[in-house]
Amino acid sequence: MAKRYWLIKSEPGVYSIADLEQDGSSGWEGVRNYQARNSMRDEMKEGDLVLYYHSNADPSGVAGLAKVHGAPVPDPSQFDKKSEYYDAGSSKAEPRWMMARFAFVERFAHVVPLEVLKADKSLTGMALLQKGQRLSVQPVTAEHFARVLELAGAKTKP
DNA sequence: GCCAACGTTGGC
DNA sequence: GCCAACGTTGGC
Repeated sequence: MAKRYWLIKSEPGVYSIADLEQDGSSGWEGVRNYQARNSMRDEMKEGDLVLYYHSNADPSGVAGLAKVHGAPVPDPSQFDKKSEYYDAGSSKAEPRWMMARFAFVERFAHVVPLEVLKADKSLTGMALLQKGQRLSVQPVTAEHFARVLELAGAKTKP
């Protein structure tokens, strides 16, 4: 099976690449989109590399790299009545929301802004760049992934 | 802050 | 199953 690549979005005001660097690893709580959940639950494998995208940022763009850390686990916030992500329709026996966990890999020296990604011809077709797409967890092709690392001057190799 | 685009919900 | 209403995402 070929190695897979991903992109995850986070608002830096909520949880930035610097926060992940400080924490070392983190569970990706609060995703309530089925497509994103399915990617995390069924397709992400330990060690897969993940572009870390800052949304609603100045500038928005790819800020660093993470990797999938261990197997998916139930998102604890779905059982927490005080959480905004509480889901009364989920049970511990059959959790509805599974989350991936991510470990810090690298923080880029400079964010690669969305504008730069859009202007790069070799990134044509990348899901992130499609109009209106909002998916917070999405697959990235090996070619696009390698190109983003190149634009970032990343230390990590794909 | 605005608003286009999207996913989800619920009435029918 | 259709689709209007609503809430959210996220660029600008």
